Amino acid sequence: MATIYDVSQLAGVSLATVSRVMNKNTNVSEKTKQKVLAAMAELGYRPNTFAQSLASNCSNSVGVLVSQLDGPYYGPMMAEIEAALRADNRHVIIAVGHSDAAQEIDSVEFLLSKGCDALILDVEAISDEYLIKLSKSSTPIVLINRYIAEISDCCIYLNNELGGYMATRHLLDLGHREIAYISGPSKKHDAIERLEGHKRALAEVGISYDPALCFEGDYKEDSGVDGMNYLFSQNKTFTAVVCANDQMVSGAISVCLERGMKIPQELSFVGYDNIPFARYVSPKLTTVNNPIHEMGKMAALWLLKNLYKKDVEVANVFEPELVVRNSAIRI
Amino acid sequence: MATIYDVSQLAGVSLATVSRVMNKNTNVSEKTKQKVLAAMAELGYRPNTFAQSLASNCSNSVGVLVSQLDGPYYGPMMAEIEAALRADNRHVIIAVGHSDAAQEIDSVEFLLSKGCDALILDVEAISDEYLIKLSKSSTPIVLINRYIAEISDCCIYLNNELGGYMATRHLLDLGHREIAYISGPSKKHDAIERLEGHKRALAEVGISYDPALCFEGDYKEDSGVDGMNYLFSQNKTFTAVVCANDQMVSGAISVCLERGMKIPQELSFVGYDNIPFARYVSPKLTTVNNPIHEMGKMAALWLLKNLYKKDVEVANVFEPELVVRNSAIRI
DNA sequence: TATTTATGGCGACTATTTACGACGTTTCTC
DNA sequence: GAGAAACGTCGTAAATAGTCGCCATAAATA
Repeated sequence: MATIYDVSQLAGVSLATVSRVMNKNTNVSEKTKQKVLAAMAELGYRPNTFAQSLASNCSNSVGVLVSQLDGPYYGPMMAEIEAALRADNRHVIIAVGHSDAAQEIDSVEFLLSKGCDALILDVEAISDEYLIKLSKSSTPIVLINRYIAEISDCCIYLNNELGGYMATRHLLDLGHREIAYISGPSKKHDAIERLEGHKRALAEVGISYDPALCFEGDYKEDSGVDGMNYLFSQNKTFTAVVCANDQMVSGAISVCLERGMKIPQELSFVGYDNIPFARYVSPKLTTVNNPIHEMGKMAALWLLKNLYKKDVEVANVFEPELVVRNSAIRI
Repeated sequence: MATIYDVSQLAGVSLATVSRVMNKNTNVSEKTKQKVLAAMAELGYRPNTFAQSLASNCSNSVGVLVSQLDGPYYGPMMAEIEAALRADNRHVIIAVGHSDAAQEIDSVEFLLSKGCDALILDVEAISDEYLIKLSKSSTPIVLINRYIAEISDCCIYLNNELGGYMATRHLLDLGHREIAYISGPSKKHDAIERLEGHKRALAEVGISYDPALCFEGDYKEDSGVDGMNYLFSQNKTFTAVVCANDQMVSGAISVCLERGMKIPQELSFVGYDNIPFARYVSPKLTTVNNPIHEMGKMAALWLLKNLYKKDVEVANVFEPELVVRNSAIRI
């Protein structure tokens, strides 16, 4: 493999000049530049990334830590992050935290040890303190789906409370008054916030929140199944169910269909996230849009702006939007 | 940050000895080893990845190129690759090819320029010739979902023809004789092979393949919708539809349900891939299992064995399996 | 002539790997 | 029992391929 030395020899210039051409920062005459470029082309020269990183202490890589890679949720986010960073010739290194504090910390250390310039984190179990401390170290971090007041500048998040409110409000507007809720895990921030929104909507019309009509799931399809079975076992009446994500709706609806119920005629459902499949299941899901791909893109842009000094606009907080389809009807 | 030099000073040994302790390959006396380890701990020493890569010409990184990151298909694969490589302290760099030859080649070059030790490729548009040439270069590659005879050793693939055969055979066994087919794009290898299997199954029972009952989709939900509308417009009778993947089944079924049809009573469906959602849509899909996560894992193990010299077992070819659920019934 | 611009040259620097060789101890052979 | 070979252990120094900054110098411009 040709080195920068070979290029300088062939072009008849010094090492410094070759470096100047590559990093296009200082003045080089057009003629010299062309000579160097020609030499590079002739030799098929590629700068050695390892040496560049060593000398500049910059790897042009960003570590992305997510809870999981399978499932419908993180793919779109990763896609946007990859695209935005790739367009600026940076690469992304992935790691998985499995929503477990020890594994998440381990993953952060792993990414750091690999020399990432920055980290994009979608973590659930790591404590605020750890993240605050981490953000003060030399490696910048961006948090997706999480708000920590002390480091709010590097947080990209959705107004989950509002989303939870919108879901329930929609059902109330359709005349529903007995509304069950299948929640996400109570240790996850977004699950708590969505439930808060649900409660606020109920309170707004003077309905008191009934814990017996609430089941705590884990965001997976199976817990939608469990939740539905639990709700039916309560011997309480309800005309609608809000689920804290679309996957649990899908599990919940499958239980109803197996019992021969007609959806949405006998029971209305509202989901959350608007995952791609929400449009193709039957009935098509009424759900709250979670602009996860936009947040991924924004996290990448944040780094481009703050770390790599590109001139781009960034936003921190995103608003949910209700997507009305066919799974919830007027009572 | 402490360097290897600091460690050697504190431990009172040479640089080489510290390096030997880290790489535990050559003989170091237990006493010396302990001294070095103690010095490392005291200094909180972390080897500099960039310098390691420069000196050893090995980055411990593997580039993974897939067609897309969103969608239900690649997540499980990436998850397995990440887990297997991570367990051996290697990291994965991702890139997206968008099923386009120019972009795929660009992505390969990109990953190569980033100093990957090896590449895992799930590419559709790149030519066999390019891949054969690439495999002869110094960077090893592994191909997922593709078979090229000349470099069969580094191909990890599914017997797609057999899967296509199984899908149609299942319907034939249930008594169906008029079977429509919604295919994947005719330029994709797996789509062609699956269709071949379909034809073989038909031929086996003496049914001639009718092109009018076949629609070419693009593997996305919407083309399942288009395919179904096309089939209904043909004024031909059919009692079952095979789709070349589950996403198209989902689109196709949604058309039928909107027309008020009962599925599977009026029309049977068989899909392909067994994506997670296949279990939760209604009716639950009868489909052909595509062990994509196992293939991902195998690709990683292949590298562990052939590149990083770990002692593991690898398999190249995977067999599909029919998963019988509720979307296809006896006629 | 003074000032700016372009370029060369040199060396410091980055943190590690690795080939080679040195040194001392053990073991084997005659 | 002595000399030689083998071996384990460890250090030295070269190599890795760039970046970066300083200074000197030459050419172009004002």
